[in-house]
Amino acid sequence: MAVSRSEQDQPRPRPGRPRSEQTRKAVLRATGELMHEVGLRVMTTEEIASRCGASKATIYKWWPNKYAVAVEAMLSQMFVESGDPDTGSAHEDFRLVLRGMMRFYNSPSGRVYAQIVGEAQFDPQIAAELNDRLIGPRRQLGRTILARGIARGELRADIDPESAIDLIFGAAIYRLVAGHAPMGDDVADSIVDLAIRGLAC
Amino acid sequence: MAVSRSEQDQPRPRPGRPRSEQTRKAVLRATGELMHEVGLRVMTTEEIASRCGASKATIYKWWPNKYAVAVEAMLSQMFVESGDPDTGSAHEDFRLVLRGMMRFYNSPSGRVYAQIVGEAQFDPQIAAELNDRLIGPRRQLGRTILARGIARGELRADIDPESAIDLIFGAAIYRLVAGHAPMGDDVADSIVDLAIRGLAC
Amino acid sequence: MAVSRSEQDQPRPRPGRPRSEQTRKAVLRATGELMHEVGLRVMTTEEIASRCGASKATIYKWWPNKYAVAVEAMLSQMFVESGDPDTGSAHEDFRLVLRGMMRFYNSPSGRVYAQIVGEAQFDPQIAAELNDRLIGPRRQLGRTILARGIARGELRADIDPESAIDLIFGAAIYRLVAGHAPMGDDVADSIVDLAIRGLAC
Amino acid sequence: MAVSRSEQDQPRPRPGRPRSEQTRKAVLRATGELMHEVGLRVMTTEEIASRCGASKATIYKWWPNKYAVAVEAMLSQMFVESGDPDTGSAHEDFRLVLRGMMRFYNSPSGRVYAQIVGEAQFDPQIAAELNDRLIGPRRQLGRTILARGIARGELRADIDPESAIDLIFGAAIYRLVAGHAPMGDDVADSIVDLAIRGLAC
DNA sequence: GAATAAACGAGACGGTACGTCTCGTCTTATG
DNA sequence: CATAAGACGAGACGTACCGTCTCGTTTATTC
Repeated sequence: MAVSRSEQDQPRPRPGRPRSEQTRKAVLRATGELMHEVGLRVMTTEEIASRCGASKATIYKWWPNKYAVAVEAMLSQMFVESGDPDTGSAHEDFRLVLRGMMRFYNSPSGRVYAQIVGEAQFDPQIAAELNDRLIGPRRQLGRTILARGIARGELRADIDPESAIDLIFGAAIYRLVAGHAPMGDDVADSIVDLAIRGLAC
Repeated sequence: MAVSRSEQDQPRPRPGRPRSEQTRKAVLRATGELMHEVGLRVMTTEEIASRCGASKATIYKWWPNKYAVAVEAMLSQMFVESGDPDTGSAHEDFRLVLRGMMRFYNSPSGRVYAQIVGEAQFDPQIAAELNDRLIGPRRQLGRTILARGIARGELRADIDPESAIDLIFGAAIYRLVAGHAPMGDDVADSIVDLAIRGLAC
Repeated sequence: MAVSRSEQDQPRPRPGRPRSEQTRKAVLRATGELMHEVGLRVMTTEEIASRCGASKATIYKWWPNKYAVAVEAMLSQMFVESGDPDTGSAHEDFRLVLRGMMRFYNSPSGRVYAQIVGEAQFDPQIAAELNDRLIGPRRQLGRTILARGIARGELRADIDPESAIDLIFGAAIYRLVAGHAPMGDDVADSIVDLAIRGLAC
Repeated sequence: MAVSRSEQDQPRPRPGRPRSEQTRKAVLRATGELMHEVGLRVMTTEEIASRCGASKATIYKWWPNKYAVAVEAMLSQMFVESGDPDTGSAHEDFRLVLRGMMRFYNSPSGRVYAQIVGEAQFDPQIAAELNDRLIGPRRQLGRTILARGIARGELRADIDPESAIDLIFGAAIYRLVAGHAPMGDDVADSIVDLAIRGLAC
């Protein structure tokens, strides 16, 4: 049993030349650069390939299109992804998380992120990837903070968690995609203040 | 002054053949059909042209690209645009407005609307058009409802109106573009309940 | 009646922008150059396009592939195509015609011609084009010379014309495609001498 | 000397795993099938490999490309290669040989053979292989028949043998590559009749 | 009622990215 | 070592759509 498990952990090499990890990283690095420099739409698969020394065929072998590469490139850049602050106060936790989100949306990556969201409106596959790997984890963090707040008696127990999360995060996404108003720490605080008042006991 | 105004109202005919109103309507009708049938991206200017009997050159003469046509086509289909309910209660007003928004987002047009939002992430011109003609008016309605609520002493006077509107509408946009959860009257009610509690005196 | 005929002679222009004769010539000129410089296989549609300022799409609109362009380019270069010598002697006529053929096969164009023949082995469309426009006319000339020779009593009347033409022209094609031996005026003369002896009364 | 000859005849086994004769045959068999089924151009090295269980690398190790494999596959299928009839009459000999050639050209293998000739127009290496292994031996047979005919006083002694062979075989190649007319025993006879009359004393 | 001016349908065009394909080389582990 | 499996770089392929252009035609105003 232990053996078979260790074999799973360190998978027995399949026959044939293994996928080049070096190429994979080079593609993601080049994509990460390009998507910031020229934007997701103008960036071409050809330019990614020529910049990182890979061939188009290799890219198309491992990703369905440039947008999927971009999602992965974005993820590989967000490894320091704002974690759970867990300050002991849901209000404070949400304040910090929303500030982090808005700072990210305001950063150069924010524009790229918005373009991924934009592309997801046309391609269900991108939408799924976006949800699984970018939006889902963030919402999960929201649920955790909510649950702690409820457990501490800080927030009401009868609220719909999904609606509550939409309330807080929705405002940030709204400003991101509509761009009708700027984002900043003050805005984050103001929104969280309103929302927490609605959620508090 | 009076003369110039009358000239604007009934513009003095310039020499040459005037623009065909019939063609304009045919283009919008064909675009409205197509964008629902195949989506904004797959829809081509060529197909719009061939479907309505216009020529590509004519379309490009009056609109910068197919997305601009789509925005106008969408507007021309939303003539029954949910007006101001003005029930005497901000809570009730927002409830009805958010229900209307979510119903629209759930309708076939909702998908097209989301695609316009998606395209706006890439094209500032579309973004501007989107803001001016679709998002702006809706937010204006939000401000009106808010102001009435404050004047009636129903809502606090010190709240930031923009944040308040983001709080309510943001949740709907969030679900539209991320698609992480369905929209319905119950969801609308639940969100407005939370938000109003945060906004109320 | 006369009017309708003159209208046929000068065909009423079809609606839409007419095909650009300038572009057509530029494509053929560039193809003619390229196929001599690098050969038929190495020559790419992209290079033709970039060299003559046309777009690939335009080339593919009017020709099915680069080989079809090459056939037409070759034809447009052979306008001075060796005509009918009509010396009054079939022997002499064939001698001059075969010398002309072998000189052509020995020229730079000969290599390209051989490549067209080569490509025709893979593509029935090229084969058809080759037969209609390059091989057919040459054989027709052979039939004419034969007929005159028979009429003059110079050649036997009971010979199969097709076999007779194959006998004379086949030797040249054979050397062209197999390249087992050089071609020259002396070889042409030697072959025609043998063949005419076989065909003569 | 004797040692080196014996080394050639029964080569001293080099270290390492020897080349698999079984694999070599499997490659040739698969190529022979494929080139008839889909043609030389459409046939891919990959498909040869997958069909016979070899790997592409192995094929490329022993042959420069798929056309070289095809030449060898064709040769291995022509083991019954029409030999020298040696009937005692050059006329009869050529008649039988040309009939054999035309039958071969008419067979399914004829199309593949034509494609090898076609490919040889682009690749000097294929051309060399074609000449050495397919065309050369046939011409050698022609020279033998010619020499016997001359020795017997059947044919003139002053004829150029190469031209004489071109005369006879060229007609067949011409029909093969141009495809302007069918081939058959009657055609072979007719051509040999004409040629022999030209060659006879 | 001509002359002028602009809109229009048709469709050719240059540009350019797309995603696919095949080639011939390479990098593994296995026999 | 030779081999199978298969990843890889290179680069042409033919397609598709974009937005512009060039025609001849139509429909209005202006002289």
